Amino acid sequence: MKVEEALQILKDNGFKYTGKREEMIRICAAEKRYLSAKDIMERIKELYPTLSFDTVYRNISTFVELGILEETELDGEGKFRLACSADGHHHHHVICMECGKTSSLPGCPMNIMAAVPDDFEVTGHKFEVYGTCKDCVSHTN
Amino acid sequence: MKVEEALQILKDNGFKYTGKREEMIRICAAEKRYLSAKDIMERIKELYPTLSFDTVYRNISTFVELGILEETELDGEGKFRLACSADGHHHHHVICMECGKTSSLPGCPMNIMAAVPDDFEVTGHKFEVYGTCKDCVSHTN
DNA sequence: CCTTAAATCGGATTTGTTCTGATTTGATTT
DNA sequence: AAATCAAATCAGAACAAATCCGATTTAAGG
Repeated sequence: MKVEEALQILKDNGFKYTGKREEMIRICAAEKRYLSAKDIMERIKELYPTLSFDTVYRNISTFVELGILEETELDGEGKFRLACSADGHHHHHVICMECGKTSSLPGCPMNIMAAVPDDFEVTGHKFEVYGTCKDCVSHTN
Repeated sequence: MKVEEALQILKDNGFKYTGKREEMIRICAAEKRYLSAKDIMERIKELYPTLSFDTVYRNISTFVELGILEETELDGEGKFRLACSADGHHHHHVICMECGKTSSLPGCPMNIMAAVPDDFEVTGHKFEVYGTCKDCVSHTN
């Protein structure tokens, strides 16, 4: 997803344009990486030093609801990245536990796994591979 | 895993036997279901009405470290169940988002997925299917 | 028993997140 | 361009899950 697309989605859904929202989206678009609310706060401080964390959290929820951001939960913290599954085909990620960097995995195990027990109505699934990316292995940062 | 096994693991690793620990394990062994720390607290209140949540949390961590409990995170909360992957072969679960009930899935997608990008050192993975179990669908409780 | 390290208690603290009420701002209407 | 109004933001309070802390109790081995 691109920044312009995301802004269009906001507009189409009757949300107002604000520089803060655009900047939040830009920050997420800048890296193929899961960011925490805190990460976003840090990065946005340069442009909007007084932005309150309420605004960050509220906008994040809006973005997630609109499918602009994808969410996961690592180490008891919500982490977010610009939606990419929306673009093309549904897929999953390898995620670096150090820095949040992601890389796409081809395909989805739901297609190939044997059927789910029929006493469950499936509403979703999560497949994530965890690891350490090359950068984080070498630098041990 | 059985209660006796779990107690043996504790002993083998130099942890003391306490009735509270045994009861916590019994509670988890009683259901094929993920429980939150709060759930465990509630259930243990019958036998040990004054148990402090510090003890519950600390023991849970110990159990997870020793492989007695398996952990996942749902709705921003840690959830725990008696380890079962340890018993036989590695596998995954369907989890009811209402009540935490689980059912085993055959196999693991890691076996059949194409290779992970080689700029990641894989340290783990998570594959969970979410849904609503028959009971929770019908009762809408 | 005695001793000692481990376990527990109870409450304070921390952390991530959400809520609240007052204020500001973007978009629309006059 | 000014007025209007709902939406967005602010600042801090409130919240929930989890952890930390010093004091007390207890299990296990000598």
